[in-house]
Amino acid sequence: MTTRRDAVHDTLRQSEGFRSAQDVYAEMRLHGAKIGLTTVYRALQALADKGQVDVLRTDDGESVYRACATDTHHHHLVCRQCGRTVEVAGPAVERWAEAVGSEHGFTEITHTVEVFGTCSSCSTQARTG
Amino acid sequence: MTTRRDAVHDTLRQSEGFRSAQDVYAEMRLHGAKIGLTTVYRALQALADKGQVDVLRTDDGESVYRACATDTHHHHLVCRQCGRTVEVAGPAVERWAEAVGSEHGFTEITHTVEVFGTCSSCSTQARTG
DNA sequence: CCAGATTTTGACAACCATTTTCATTCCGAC
DNA sequence: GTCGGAATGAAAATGGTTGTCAAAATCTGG
Repeated sequence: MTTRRDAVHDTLRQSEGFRSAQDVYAEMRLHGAKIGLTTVYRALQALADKGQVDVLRTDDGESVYRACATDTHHHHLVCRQCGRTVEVAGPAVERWAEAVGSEHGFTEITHTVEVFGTCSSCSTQARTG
Repeated sequence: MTTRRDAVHDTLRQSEGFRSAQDVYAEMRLHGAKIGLTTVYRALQALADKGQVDVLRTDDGESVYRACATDTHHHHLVCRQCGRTVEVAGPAVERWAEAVGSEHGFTEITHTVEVFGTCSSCSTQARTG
């Protein structure tokens, strides 16, 4: 039965940005879903393992998840105010990482790249308010 | 009294790669240092705030620290076997991050970039052993 | 439809890195 | 010497995450 997992996945899809397991749990409960925290964690892990959601770590060590549109390799441009996230491709970065790695004799190169900023709406609000 | 902080900094400098607070603490105790875990955490935070050590998060959420040679902005190429770390500059990546950000109307762009791989010694050992 | 095997679920407890608390120690100022 | 503020560290608290285990749901063959 993947009903719960689907429900978690759906909840995640309704969000613009990255959400923590606790967030997802709270939101599902708010919407009347009958689900336990443990199950949310398990569903999230399962989805992450299957590559159906992306995971990253907040500065304070919390794992946050996001259901991304593309299932191909990509990176994220995240607004540090509202969390709005844009998926970006970066062929240049991929090549750079490979080059840097082999240059120093490293093999099996992987990399993590995340870009943070303040999105236009948030910077407008900041100016206005 | 920055004696403790210096001691922590020194311990970090003697390490090739990134070390966790607990690692640093254990190492210092091994070498006979009389210091508490709390102080190690505080020293590490202070050093990180001052930009004298670099911090990053392990996959399992642990904070790891490293005393880097350059105090200018740089990234890391980390061996996922032995932890050996090479500091790398990446002007191309800096430009790319800026471009991606402004392209989507984001301002105050920052980024995190880490490259992981298997270093030559470790891959040799893997073949040999 | 039923009994038994298997999987999923979730309340609760355990974990563990990190932080907070707070009493003590240290050190310079006077 | 001693007053005051900063540093220290043992112990307790915090909080996200994971493990436990029994109950519930689902599947299986009869």
